[in-house]
Amino acid sequence: MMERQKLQVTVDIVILTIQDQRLKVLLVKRGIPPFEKQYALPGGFVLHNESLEDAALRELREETGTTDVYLEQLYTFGAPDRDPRGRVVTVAYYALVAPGNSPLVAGTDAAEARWVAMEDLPKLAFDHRKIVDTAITRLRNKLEYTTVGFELLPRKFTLAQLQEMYEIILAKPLDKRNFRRKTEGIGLKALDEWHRTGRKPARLYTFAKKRRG
Amino acid sequence: MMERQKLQVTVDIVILTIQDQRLKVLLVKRGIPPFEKQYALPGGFVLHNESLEDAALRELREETGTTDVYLEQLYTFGAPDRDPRGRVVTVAYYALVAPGNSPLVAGTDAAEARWVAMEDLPKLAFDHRKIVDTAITRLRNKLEYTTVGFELLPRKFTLAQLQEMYEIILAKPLDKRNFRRKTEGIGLKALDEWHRTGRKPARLYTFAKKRRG
DNA sequence: CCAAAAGTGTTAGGAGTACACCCATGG
DNA sequence: CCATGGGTGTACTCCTAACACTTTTGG
Repeated sequence: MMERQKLQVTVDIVILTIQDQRLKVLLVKRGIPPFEKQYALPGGFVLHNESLEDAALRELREETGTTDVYLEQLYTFGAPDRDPRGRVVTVAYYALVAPGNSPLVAGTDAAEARWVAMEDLPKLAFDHRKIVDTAITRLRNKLEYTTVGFELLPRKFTLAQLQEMYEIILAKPLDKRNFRRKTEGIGLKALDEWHRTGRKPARLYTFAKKRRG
Repeated sequence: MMERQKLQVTVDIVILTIQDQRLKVLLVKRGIPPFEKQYALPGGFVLHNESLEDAALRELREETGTTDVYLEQLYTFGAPDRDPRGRVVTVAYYALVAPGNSPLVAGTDAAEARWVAMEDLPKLAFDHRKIVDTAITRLRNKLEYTTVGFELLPRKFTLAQLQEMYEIILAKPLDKRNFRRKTEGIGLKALDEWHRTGRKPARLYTFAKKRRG
């Protein structure tokens, strides 16, 4: 009786990073049916004695080699027909990986993993497209009233990089002067270091608040 | 092997209403161990071929006799030790019930159900206190940038009732004139009906936007 | 000296906040 | 006529948004 009420529970993760001025998601190519050879989000079963977040972290380590990322539970998807093999409830998470922390492709897992730009998303397996969309919406909203955005930047960054990150995620241009004014008062520390690559060197900043790792 | 990865999945619901100028939660007294005779959130197993939301609606109907309420997924709690009987992952929802729609206590379910004011919450079973707190936080936030609040009011209401509802949930007094100014521009329809009970009659309003049912 | 990106202020409009009195009714 | 809750306006501050030129450097 109890047994009959058990369901398969997985964790799927929308792992996001910024690369080449694009917001990218980590996708894995499925080796087996259903949706063989289609791309899907990394994910896996929740084991009997690990928490949901631990399951997500385990997946994350398998795919990216690191757990030093921002990780947040997103939403739980449980339509009875979302997996053709049977009933699978998935707890979706999203993770933000800073450029330095994103070994381009995965380590131990056999499946082929790739960073794919949001605007080049292929058709995804299962309801994973909906999960990705939910993650983007959440990220955009959080960007407006939190400082999660810094999780997508290296520890030291220029104000131009910071603004670019916002513009990439929100998919709209921002006014440079207004943007800089708003950065005053969120705890940026100006460093005595300079990023020299364009013409005029740009000052480097760092963000004080807690950073895991 | 597959079987070993199955877990028990439940849905728990934080059903909220406003009664006697207090925000109240519907709690049920447990009849069996663990936590026998303690209060808990209404909840139950997700059946094999119903969606998570359907499971929540089913619980809701069992406890309140209606499904004409606002219902939103809250968060999924899955610590391995959250239920002493074994591994149970619960997908928490919260529901907002308008005064007219809240038959004071439940219908079919045998368990004793009660509306309990937030400030009188007893010690709850499992991690249900955390779930309730999560719901309140979510509700407070949503109140600021959405119109969910109207789900806690009868179809026709006075501006004083509207303000009172905000004050109860946010647990702080609001300025009457500023509050009324803000209500302009969210689509309130002034009716030609008057609530007469205090001294001067108060105008009744209604909120246009979609209301289930 | 020139191309390219860095850096910097002002103004106008809208939103939020603080604040106090008169009005209509039922008893 | 009075007690009770209903209803209303203004001034100040702060945030947002629009907008263009000068500075520094490497080549």
